[in-house]
Amino acid sequence: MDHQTRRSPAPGERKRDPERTKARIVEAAIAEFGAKGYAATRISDIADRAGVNKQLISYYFGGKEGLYNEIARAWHQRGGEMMDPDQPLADVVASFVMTTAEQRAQGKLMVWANLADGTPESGDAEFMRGQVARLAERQAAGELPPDIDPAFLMLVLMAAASAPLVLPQVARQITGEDPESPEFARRYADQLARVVRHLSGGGAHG
Amino acid sequence: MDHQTRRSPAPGERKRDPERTKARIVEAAIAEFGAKGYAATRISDIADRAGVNKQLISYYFGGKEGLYNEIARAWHQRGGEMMDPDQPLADVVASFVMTTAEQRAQGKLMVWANLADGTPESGDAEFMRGQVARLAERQAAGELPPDIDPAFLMLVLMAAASAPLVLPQVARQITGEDPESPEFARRYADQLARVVRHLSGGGAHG
DNA sequence: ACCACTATCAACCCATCGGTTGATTAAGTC
DNA sequence: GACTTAATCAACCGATGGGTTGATAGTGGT
Repeated sequence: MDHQTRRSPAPGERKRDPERTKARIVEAAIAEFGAKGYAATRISDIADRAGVNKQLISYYFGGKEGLYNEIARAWHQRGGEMMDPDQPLADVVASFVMTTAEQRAQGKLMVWANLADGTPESGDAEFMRGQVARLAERQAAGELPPDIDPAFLMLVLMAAASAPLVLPQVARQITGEDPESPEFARRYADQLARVVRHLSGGGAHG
Repeated sequence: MDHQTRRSPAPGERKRDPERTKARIVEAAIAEFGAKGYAATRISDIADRAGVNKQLISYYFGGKEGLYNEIARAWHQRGGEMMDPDQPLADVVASFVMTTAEQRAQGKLMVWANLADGTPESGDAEFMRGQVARLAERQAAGELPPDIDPAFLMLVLMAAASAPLVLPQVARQITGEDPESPEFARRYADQLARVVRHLSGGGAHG
């Protein structure tokens, strides 16, 4: 039960430090929003987890909604760095799985946003299209079967990659293992990579 | 904007009809819970949509939580009927996609439940295992590659099949089409079936 | 016609929650 | 070291929303 329990600055640290405070709030908010979703999250819970007075959320971010938007914006901004076009697709997908596993709360946050009706479009359409274009290149290069629309394949892969995030209960029931554990992530990444390889190579490994 | 707008019983209908009322409430609740998730749903919205006084939700179901549990229970109970083991896997998956497309709210409800920390396990583990066992049979019969764990493949397929439900915004950004439309469901089902066929036949169709 | 009972509703109640206010104290500045 | 400004907090406020209460009106039985 100790998610970074480090309130009341260690002796020698600054007593007042807006950057540190803001960072703590953001971190706590990601955890809370990710775990429960926007509506179910109490700003007092965020404040408690951050070890800080709840008023500071208004002070620094303009309230619950402002804080949420800030997080979404940051995520959205820094989102476009993964996915190296030079790696084999199987590896790209596997590393995507590992990334989401390391930042479960962040990933779940994105899914919450997708799921809720009436949330402002949160992803980056430009980025998505770019990824699809790369899939199309792979297809043209013969790395993928020609009868599959790259856009839809992209969707399939994204959904599949986020399975341990999105369907943890189903995952547990199916496999009997803990979908939040790092080992699970590794195994799942490996298995998904195999699936992709079967697609790429028509059954051949390598 | 008319989602079954039929309050105030048509002339000739019974004025009081507990079954009808309960059914309306359940139907409205599925829609509301599915759209916004449990926490963000207002019981007054459910009542309004059902064309009924909000107190009846307490009267018949013991409040918001009772209503939710009732729905989850019913879903869980009637869940295990799909998935014919005699069809080819590609067709099974495709029809699963179509089913979720027809009952978006129901499906989203299940995903909400999966996503939220601290929701009681909602799926039927027994059923899941059964499905995995069938996948294993298919694998033994040579219909699936031997180097993939059937349990994980099951998870991949379920996640992929629910992509239009779970990631509608991503779907829209990637494809430029409306992921809620029936045409989209058809196309997606078709494409996913192709992917599965590539897995099954190592690239061969039929 | 009367009665008992159940379904339904409008109005109210109160806990919760996000936000605000005003005071307090640490950090710079000259 | 006085003074200013920024950071932090405890206490309060208003709105929202789930639940409850008490009254009313269909409905079926006699």
